[in-house]
Amino acid sequence: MRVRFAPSPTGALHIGGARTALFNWLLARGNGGKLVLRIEDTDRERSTDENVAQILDALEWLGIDWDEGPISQRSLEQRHREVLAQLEADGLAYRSTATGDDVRAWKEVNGSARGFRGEPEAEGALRLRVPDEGETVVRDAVRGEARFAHRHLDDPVIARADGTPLYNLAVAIDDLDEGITHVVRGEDHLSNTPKQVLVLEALGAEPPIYAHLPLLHGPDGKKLSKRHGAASVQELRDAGYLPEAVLNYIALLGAGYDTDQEIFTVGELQERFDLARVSRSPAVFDERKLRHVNGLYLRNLDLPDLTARLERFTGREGIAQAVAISAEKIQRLDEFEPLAGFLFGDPVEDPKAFAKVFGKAESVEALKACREALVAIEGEFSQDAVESALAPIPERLELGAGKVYQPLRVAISGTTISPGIFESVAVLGRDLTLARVDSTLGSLSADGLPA
RNA sequence: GCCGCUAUCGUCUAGGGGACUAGGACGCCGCCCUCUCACGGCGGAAACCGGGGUUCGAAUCCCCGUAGCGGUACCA
Repeated sequence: MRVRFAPSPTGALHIGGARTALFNWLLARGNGGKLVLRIEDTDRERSTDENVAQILDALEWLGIDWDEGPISQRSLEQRHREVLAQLEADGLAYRSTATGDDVRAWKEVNGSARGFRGEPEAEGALRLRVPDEGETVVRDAVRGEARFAHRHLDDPVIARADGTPLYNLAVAIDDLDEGITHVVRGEDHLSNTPKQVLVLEALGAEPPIYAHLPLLHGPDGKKLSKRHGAASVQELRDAGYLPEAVLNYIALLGAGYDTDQEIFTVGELQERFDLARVSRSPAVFDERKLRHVNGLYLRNLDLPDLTARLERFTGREGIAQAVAISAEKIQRLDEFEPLAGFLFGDPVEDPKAFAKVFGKAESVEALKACREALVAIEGEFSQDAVESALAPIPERLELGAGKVYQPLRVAISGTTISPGIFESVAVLGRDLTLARVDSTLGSLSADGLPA
């Protein structure tokens, strides 16, 4: 089994492209096959090196590797020219100067359901001669058979007038030369496939098994794009998603593996992946579910691992303690700093939280009581010590725990959301905690209003 | 227009003639847990596109319609 993944080098790896890559990879890895990476760069306008580098980078991040390539179609130009010459010599292809407009005009006369047939000329682009009778059947592992009657098919252009090959020729030759057995790609290629099969047949070759994946849509049912938020793997990475979570979620999109399990290791995925189980209808990329899956993976990471990833993500060091007390509260890496940044930086500016929590005398009283209790701690300013000191306060003041701890939370963090209060105080340390409490107290009058 | 593909809760899906009172997950709603936020637990609302067949029996098979998507380039 030889599987071909061939992205077009447009830069960022689209999530749909990532899923195609993943399915190719799972297919190859799960069956002891080889994954061949091609670059579809027969477009003459596009510069590719930087774009290819980005795609490779995204694949690496996801942990998707390949056995051969990446090979550029452009590097195969000599071979393409030979095949072109042979097809023309055999009378299976002919030169034509007919343009798109000419084809449309021809259909005006012959009927729009009738495929264009041209007359051989001395120059122009090379068109493949499609038989008038019969049909080309695309054998598709996820859809069954798609049948295309020849009389509906236009004679496809397979090379430009300057002799450079077009996509439909290049891929077909490459699949043949590389002995590709499986081509997994997006559904947008299904209509191209009969052209490629026709090229293969003109060359006397057997077409590979195709599998056309349903496209990915945004929440509005339209093709997934940047305006839906993250649309590329790179954007997902920057948003703080974990590669293994992205991989797992994408594998779920448009395919079913089990009735009561959604979290799979890569090994399980490879073992269970089956083209026949891939869905045939388009799937909507739901970032909320990705987020959920990501949270599962995140909470499953051991502390050193999570810390290392957060250090890389935030560019900070020495955040181990802050990570330890925040780990169970975040679902994405980017949520760490807003939640715990006050532990190694300034408190958050959140006047609304301030106004909400302080506004009454009892809050100030509670904060003062907390201060006294913390000052009284002798020895290590540990979480246990902090908790022992603060725990009796609610009962003593006859206030709910929230009434006591929220003022302290706001004082040290600047906002109403943080890791657990005892942990936070202990990690912040005696000096900083007291300094922030005092600063807060100093800015308030006795009734809790801004002084 | 023409060619092709597709159609189960809002979303991802299970289902491949009787096991369906249509299952799970995300999201949503309610309750519980609780120092905030998350997590977790319990409960709830929520779907077979429409119409014809085939069959003793259809979410499952066939046809038609409708809708969505893709293609219709000397792009990929």
